[in-house]
Amino acid sequence: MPDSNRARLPPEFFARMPGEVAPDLLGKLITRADGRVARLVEVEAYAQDDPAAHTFGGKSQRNRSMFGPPGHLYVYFSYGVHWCANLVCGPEGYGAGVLLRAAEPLEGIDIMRKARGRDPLRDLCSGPGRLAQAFGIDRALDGSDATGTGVISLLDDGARPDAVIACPRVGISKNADAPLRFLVGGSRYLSKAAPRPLVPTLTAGRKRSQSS
DNA sequence: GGTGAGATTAACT
DNA sequence: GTTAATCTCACCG
Repeated sequence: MPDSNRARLPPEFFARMPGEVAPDLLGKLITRADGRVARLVEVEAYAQDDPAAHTFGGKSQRNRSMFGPPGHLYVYFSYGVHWCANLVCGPEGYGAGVLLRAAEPLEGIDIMRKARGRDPLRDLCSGPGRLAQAFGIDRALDGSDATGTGVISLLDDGARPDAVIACPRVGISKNADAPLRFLVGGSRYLSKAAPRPLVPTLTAGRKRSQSS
């Protein structure tokens, strides 16, 4: 697998509104320096003026990373149990980001299995908490740069998802109708089955799927 | 196979 | 004291 085809996503990629960055992130690779690689198939956008965003109420000790430079990580502890990873978007000083919800494991899979304590490929990165755990992302990486030579980085290998679907986000109560969750239609590695396909034509010629 | 409640920390009312 | 950008396991069918 040639690394020569992989280009690191630059800060400029993230220096846009999260609603633009989020769909562009689908199909990109998230990597850890130890060889773990996965392709993003599901993300959610959170702008600062969005009541559902952690930054809606202004800067705090917890969310300060999201006001930092674009392309850095915002990592927070959710439900007292799980770590969740975001990529900071927009200009520095604007609190916004994209939540990484699910990915397709590609390389370093044994490391992910060990980190997760589970074997099935579909159980490794199919959810925000799972993805973070599979990549060993926790508080130590909050605020770290994902556009340089740090532990975590985002790469573009030229692949483009077949179909990008927008639908309402998961697990929120405010502004719950906004279609700011973006996913790759038909992927088997989503955090949950896509609700109602918003692109009906995609389901017409479905391919035979294998169950586990 | 599908649904429902518990786990457990930090920020905010 | 309550809520939260969730996951897992128990239990029902």
